[in-house]
Amino acid sequence: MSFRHAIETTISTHLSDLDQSLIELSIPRYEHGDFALNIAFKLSKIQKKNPMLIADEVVQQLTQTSDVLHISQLSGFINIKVDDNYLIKYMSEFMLSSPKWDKDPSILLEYVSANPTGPLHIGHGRWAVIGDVLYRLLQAVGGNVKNEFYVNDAGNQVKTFEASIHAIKNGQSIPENGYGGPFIDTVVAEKPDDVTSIDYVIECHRQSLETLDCKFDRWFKESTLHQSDIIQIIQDEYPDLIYKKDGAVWFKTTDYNDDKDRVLQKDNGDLTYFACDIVYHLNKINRKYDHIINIWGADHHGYIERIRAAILAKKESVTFSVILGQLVNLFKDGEPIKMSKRTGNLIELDDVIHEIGVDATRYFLVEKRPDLPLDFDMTKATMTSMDNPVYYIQYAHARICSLQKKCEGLPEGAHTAINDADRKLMVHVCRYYDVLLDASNSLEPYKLPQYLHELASLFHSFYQKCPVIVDDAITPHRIAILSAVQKVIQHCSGILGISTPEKM
RNA sequence: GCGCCCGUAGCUCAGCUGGAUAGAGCAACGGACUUCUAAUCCGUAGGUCGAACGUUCGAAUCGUUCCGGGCGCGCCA
Repeated sequence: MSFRHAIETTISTHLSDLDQSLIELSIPRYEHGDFALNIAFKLSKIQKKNPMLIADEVVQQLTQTSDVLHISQLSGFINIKVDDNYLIKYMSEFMLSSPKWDKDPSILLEYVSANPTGPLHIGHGRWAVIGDVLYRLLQAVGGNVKNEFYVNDAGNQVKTFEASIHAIKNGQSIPENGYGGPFIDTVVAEKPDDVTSIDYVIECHRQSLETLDCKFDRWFKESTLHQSDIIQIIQDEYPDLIYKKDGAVWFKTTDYNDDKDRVLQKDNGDLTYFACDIVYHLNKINRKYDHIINIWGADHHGYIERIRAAILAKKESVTFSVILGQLVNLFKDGEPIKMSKRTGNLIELDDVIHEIGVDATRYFLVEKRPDLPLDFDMTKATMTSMDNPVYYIQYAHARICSLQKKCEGLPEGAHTAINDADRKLMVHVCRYYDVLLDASNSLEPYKLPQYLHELASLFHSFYQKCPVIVDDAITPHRIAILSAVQKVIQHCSGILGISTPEKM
């Protein structure tokens, strides 16, 4: 059980006469306590009584928990400090447990899904890392989750791409709106004869992503959908929502909150992307996923409602979430790098990883909320390596390993008297599963680096103030703290995909 | 014009289902290595939370209207 949940349960049982939905713990500043309850304010509205008086009554009821919780009141706020013995006990039990989600949907995460007509760039890297961390996070809480890369290996862009390759190979000029640049030249030069250029690019994508430690359970090719008649499938699945107008075939998304209906098949017989995407998402539904999560660039946000319409029209119980990400602006030496896919003037994802390393690349790409544009300065990420948060975290881990080596053979245990730096660190360790569950529920992987950085910071402070090797009374306790912190750093770094060196 | 996202310290951002004195990191300034790794720590300074109204015991958080920035509004992919 997570720390917060454990405390909440204790409190609920002692306040069973009150509306349980009002019992919600918040985290106050450390001086006030480990948790706080603002139920007095909420009740005062209902009961029309002075919140201070209500708080007094609640505190009165909670005094029975005094062996576990220390309750106090400050101008209506009920502050809760967890007893040190309970902290120690929780921490040692926590060491043996795993976080567990209270739900078990079957989840499909789809992300990156770059067109196989060019190399991956830093923006793809952002989706890849956010998606991958989310994937690992959901697995860590026991979620039933798969991830998938959708390959657009059909359609006009692909034809143009192949025509461009063909032209370059034969020394002809690149067709209008075709593809050129160093990446294409490499494809022409290095592609073996027995693979298609599209498959070769897909393989390049796979390798770039594996360099970043991002693996996919499935690479879903759009071309496999075209083995069936797309329009026929949609016709069969949505007989009431499909109609013909002006020579085109339309889908009635306006029945589901969209602001206009959308075309499935143009009057020239070509299918739109939307038609293929409907069938792709039908495929996801047919594979019995309860929760479909897509990570898309912010420029696709207009697309959400129509896909949602198609999904809900088929199966209302499916949860459809889209994580919208703003693009990444790449900088070097403080100067923005302009990128154009067509001309091939492009810094590839591989270049970035090569220059700043997997750990730093992953950390910086997942650290911020995805709905904020990200300025990614390659020079800064390498030059300021001394102040790099990645090293800060890794250094904490290395320090622990070094201490553990020195403590080899010494007993590990717990004692009662602890000071503030000990305690702050322990409380933060205990909150780890709360953070995992919170980040899972909200699909917000960026909360992890935040937590981990804070943990490292508390550890470094602890390191300064709390010598481990002192005497028989204190040393075993601090060794126990070291193990707990180490476990959390390793576990959390594992989700972020960042290495934890033993020496630095 | 319409829709979505964003506006918090010099910079990059947390905090947003209403709660206590608005928090970090970087940059700046001042301290701490004969003592478990100074890739560290401790301290100082830094704010009309874009603006104005409104809702109420209480607003960075909710509502309305502006201002500023990003992105979309195809029978493109």
